[in-house]
Amino acid sequence: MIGGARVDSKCEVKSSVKDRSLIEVRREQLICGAVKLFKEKGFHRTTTREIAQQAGFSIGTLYEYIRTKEDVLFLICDNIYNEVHRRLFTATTAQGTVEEIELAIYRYFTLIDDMSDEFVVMYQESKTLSKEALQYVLKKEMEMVALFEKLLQACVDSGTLRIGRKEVGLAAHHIIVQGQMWAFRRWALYGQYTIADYIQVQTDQFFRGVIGDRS
Amino acid sequence: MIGGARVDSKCEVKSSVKDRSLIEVRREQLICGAVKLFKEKGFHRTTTREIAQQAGFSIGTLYEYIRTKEDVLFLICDNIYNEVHRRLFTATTAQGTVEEIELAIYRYFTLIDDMSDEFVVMYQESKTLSKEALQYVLKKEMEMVALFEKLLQACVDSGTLRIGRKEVGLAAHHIIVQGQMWAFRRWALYGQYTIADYIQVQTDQFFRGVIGDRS
Amino acid sequence: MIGGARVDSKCEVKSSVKDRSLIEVRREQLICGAVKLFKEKGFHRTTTREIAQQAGFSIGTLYEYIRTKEDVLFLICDNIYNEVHRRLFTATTAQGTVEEIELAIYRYFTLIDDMSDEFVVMYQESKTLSKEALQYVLKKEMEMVALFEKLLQACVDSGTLRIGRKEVGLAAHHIIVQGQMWAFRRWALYGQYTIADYIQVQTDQFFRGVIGDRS
Amino acid sequence: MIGGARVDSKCEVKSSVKDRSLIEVRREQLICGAVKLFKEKGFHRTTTREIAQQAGFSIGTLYEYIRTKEDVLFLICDNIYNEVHRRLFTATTAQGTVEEIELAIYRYFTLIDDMSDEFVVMYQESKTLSKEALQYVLKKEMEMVALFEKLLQACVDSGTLRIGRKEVGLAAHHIIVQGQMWAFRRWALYGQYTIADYIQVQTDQFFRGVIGDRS
DNA sequence: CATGAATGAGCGTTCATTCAT
DNA sequence: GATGAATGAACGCTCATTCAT
Repeated sequence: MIGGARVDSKCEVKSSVKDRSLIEVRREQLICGAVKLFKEKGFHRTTTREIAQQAGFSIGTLYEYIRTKEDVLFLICDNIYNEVHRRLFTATTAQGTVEEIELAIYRYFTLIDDMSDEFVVMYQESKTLSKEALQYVLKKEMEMVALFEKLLQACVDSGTLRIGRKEVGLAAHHIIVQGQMWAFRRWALYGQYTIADYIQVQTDQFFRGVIGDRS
Repeated sequence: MIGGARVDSKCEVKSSVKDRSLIEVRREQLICGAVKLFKEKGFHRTTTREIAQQAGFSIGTLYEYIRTKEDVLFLICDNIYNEVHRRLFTATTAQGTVEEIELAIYRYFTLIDDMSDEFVVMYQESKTLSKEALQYVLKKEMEMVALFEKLLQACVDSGTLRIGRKEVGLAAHHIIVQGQMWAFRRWALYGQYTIADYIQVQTDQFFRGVIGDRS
Repeated sequence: MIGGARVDSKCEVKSSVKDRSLIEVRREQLICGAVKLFKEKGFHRTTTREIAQQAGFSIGTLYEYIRTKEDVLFLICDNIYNEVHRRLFTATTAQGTVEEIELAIYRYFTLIDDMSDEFVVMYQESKTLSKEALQYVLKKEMEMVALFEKLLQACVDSGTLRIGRKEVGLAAHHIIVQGQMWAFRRWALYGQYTIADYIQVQTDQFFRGVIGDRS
Repeated sequence: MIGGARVDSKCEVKSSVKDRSLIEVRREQLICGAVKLFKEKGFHRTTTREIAQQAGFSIGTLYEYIRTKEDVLFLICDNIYNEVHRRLFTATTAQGTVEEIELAIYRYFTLIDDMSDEFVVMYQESKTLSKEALQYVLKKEMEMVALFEKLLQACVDSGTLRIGRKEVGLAAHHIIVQGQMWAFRRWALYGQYTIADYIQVQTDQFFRGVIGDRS
């Protein structure tokens, strides 16, 4: 398993409710409803009343589980990185084979496909977060880049890839951005490609380029 | 020269000032100031009074040159595509050579480097636009994708590239997204790479992939 | 009882407060305060903040009970016609006697005397209403005219009055306008006449004219 | 000729233009355009730009002929009373005959028919006038009432009418209000009655009432 | 005399947040 | 724990008026 520390407790969202399992349930409703609204109208055009209503409780109750509207956005981001951790970091190894990278790409792209609304919302609205929360999100983002850097570097070290140190960093970013592209360009890609197509073509072009030998 | 119709006059922003050249001047001030503010605080956190002040005139004067706050955002987007048209579309040919594509990539990436704040603002806030204005922006975006598709297809037709029809579309999006990446990931890339580095590495990886033969 | 359908529910002003009885209470405060202000300064010179303050709550609370400033004006008009309905339409019969008409005039003029500020505001500002709301008010106005037309026609039918069909309509309008006159010309009439004087003289002149036989 | 002093010079609207005949011309355009706009949208919903445009000159020029927007309203009122003076006061005598009154009613009602938009605007918007200007308008209004009072009183003195002193005042107001009714109730009366019908019926009912002997 | 660009006080309305019940 | 009525700071936008040209 590779890197990725657990959620910093200092970044956790305060709640005045004591029952932990109730918090869990309510926040799941909250995130689910908020993502839908933010995707549709954006963070600023969505009111807290709408968030509460969509989640199925009153405005008063909403504020029992968050302190500010921004907390809702943070919960969404945090939730994403929890999933990233669970499905990507855990059980990813770096022995220096192309197959490892392909698997990681597969997992990452599949995750984005499953949570594409969440990802779109996060990338589109994260600049709204407070400095502190934004830092947390950027750190998580860098950890994802670092994961792919590690996988690529292992391949370089094992001689499987022959790219320079500089290119490793860029290639890692490249993969991350290609993942985002699937979420952000749905309007242009959907209908023409399945996620499976997309993974295959992008992986192929990543390794071999558009004029790479296909023999 | 390739495609890309001129700005639709029906999409132009109304002004109550009659002097055309004065409008030109004022709007340049306006765009310049607004980009700075939107980049820093986002569209919704920026007030119209701040926009006016940054542009160097009063709130009343601001509204002599736009009708709504959204118009400011549209002016920014429109301005970008005017530049795109001037620097990218004009004088780009599609004879089917790799050099043509490299030149177009160079021009596109350089343009983004010059106007990276504008591009970031546009991509981050364009969902705020009205349906009509958004459509206009998406159309312009698709024209850019189509430009690279045309260049790539010409290479496929001439036998220079051997990728399938499906991959052509994806590869075109790919180039566009790589350009955006330079604007959006400055925080991670700047300091490590110059725009020249970036263009070279990305072009290289685009054509030959990370394991492509570099002999 | 004569004509006059109940308030169209579709014309009701929306409120975001759920407690019906609270709405009732707050709107009464609202109408009372707003009439005072509108009478004094007119609709356009009165600000929503002043309305809220006069009613005894904050600007935020005001907008929990109305959607637009125009709603305040509509509430005033609606309130008037509710009273008109309660005090004039209910229990008015049309058997064809002069006494019936005199009673109706008495009730109508007394009502105007009780709510003269409301009536003045309504007639002075109703052109400010939206097309839809104005239509509603005009319909109510026509129902009042129709009430007196019915009473007069009954007298014509019974032979008590000998005026032509055309004159019936005009006479009905005449009564309505004489009522308004009491509200609008207070500055000239008050002090010289009581409402009782006014009713008596106007009724008399209406039936017998200024040269009518008084023997 | 009966009462009605000429325009108080202290109430005249100041203009920075010196050429008197030019002022005359411009103000006529002004009044004509403004009445149209005020009738349609009301004083407050009409902007000074619209007034200038409708009158056929620029906003800057408008302010060469008035000092404030309110002046426009005052000019309209003043213009009305100039006409009233010209067509009603001049050459009206008070010998104590019914024919004199009928002639005055005829002149007054005809005047209102000719200038009904002006009258509607004046009565609907005059409360917007400054205290001083309002006083002037009310004084003019009272002079009109006084005119009819004088005519009526002459008839009482000559024994033609047998109404009390109190009723004289009311009857005078009555005539004035009936005139206004023709302007204000056009929406209900027009199409059913011509101004000739209206004058005849109202004069008749005024003198003889609805049950008066018509033998 | 005529123009119209510039000004900024002031308006109607929204909405995150609180707190008494 | 849950509710929703109350709050008021803050926003986008308008428009009467001025004044340099």
